[in-house]
Amino acid sequence: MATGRRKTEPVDPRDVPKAVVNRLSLYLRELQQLLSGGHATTSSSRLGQQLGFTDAQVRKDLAYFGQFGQPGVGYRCEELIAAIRAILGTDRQWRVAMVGVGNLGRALLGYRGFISQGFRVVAAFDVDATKTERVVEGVQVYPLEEVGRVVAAESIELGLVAVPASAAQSAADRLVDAGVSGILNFAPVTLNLPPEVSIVGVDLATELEQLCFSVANRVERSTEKS
Amino acid sequence: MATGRRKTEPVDPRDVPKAVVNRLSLYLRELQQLLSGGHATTSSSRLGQQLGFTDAQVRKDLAYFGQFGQPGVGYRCEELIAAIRAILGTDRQWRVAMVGVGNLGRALLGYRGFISQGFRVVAAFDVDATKTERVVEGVQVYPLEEVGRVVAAESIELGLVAVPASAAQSAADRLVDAGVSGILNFAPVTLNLPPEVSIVGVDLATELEQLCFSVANRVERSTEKS
DNA sequence: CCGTGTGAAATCGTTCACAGCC
DNA sequence: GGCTGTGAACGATTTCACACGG
Repeated sequence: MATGRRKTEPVDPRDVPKAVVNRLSLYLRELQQLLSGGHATTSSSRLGQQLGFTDAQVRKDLAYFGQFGQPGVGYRCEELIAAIRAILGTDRQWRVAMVGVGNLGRALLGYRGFISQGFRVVAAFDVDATKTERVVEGVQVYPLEEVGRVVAAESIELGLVAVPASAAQSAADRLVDAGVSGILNFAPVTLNLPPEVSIVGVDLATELEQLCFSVANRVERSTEKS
Repeated sequence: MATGRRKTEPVDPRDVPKAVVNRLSLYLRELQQLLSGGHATTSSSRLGQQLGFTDAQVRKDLAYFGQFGQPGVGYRCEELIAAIRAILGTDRQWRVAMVGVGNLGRALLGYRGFISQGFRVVAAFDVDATKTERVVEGVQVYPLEEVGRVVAAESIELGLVAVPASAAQSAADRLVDAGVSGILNFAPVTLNLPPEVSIVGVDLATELEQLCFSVANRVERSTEKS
């Protein structure tokens, strides 16, 4: 009803497969590279080829959300980038808090690529009193007890958990009590949180194990000829 | 032929779904916690509940690889841990190299949880001459040109790429030329490598975007009544 | 009685193939 | 001619339901 030229309605984003949203991020990354490499347009087959997907997959993925291409031409990079950003929700700034300013937390704070993409870390927390009341990588570090106050005061919506496994659940609980809507968890534990809070987990050990499995079970090179 | 009591043969590990292997890592993590919490055995329903999967899913996943439980009893944690380790290939030490000793690379080197799980970082590399010829977090840092020599000399099998996006492809190429079998890539680019090399990518921006999407499209709390 | 292992059924995601448009 | 958008076919994964074992 809003746009009159649409043939099919986009589906409810809530029942888009997780895998599709994942690929959307990859399309975005690739499109940004293409654009800065001087390409103004691309096609589903080119995009797919560079990422290892079929052209049909690329088109189907985008079809969940609307129509973005021109038959006979392809996709205008700039346009599609804006569209994917809007879909993912990264067309605005998200205010983020980091819990845990140890080795990993500090590195993530200093990591270019966070802020560039629409996320701004505006506060950090740690239990260790020797790390608090300081500014690390441009971010003020508060004692853990202040999560409630600061999250509210700074309108923080997302939390990053980079504490040891044993402290992760209680850190996450604090963030949730303070009102964040989503948590990116780097600790190697499964968090138990109310269903209205979104969780994404990144476990380095797990990733290494996946790699390991695939290396250990890869086709032996001497078995294959050509 | 090895064990006589098996009803069905495990399938070729190469055609186990990727998602199954991912969950295997989670089972392992949970089992280790259970064990260190004093639980000697568990069941598919308990394991599933703690991770958010169904009991049938847990049993089906394990069934790809053999039979590990006892009807009426469940799974002996210690036994299942050993079995999963063997499946993943982490029942032995893997020798690993880190390329890129910037913010992220240094943090990962110092990150407990890598070495504990059967991986040992035995060398690091960087282009920046001010960072080389030193020992960082207990690991010798070499100039990038020495990848070939050191990977061979140290029998390194896996490479971690923690360099900026623009340097990632050439860093990966060097590792592959030197003979590594798998690469864990932290740079936000898709690597183009020969198919016999396994690749796992971890992109922080991508993970944040997934979180973002799920938060932006979660059920509005005020919309729902009961 | 509880819990595993596993075919069969149901669900979900991907690929095919082609109509329509530039 | 090339490329998108999309229903239909296909393939893969998840869930169901139950026989069998401790």
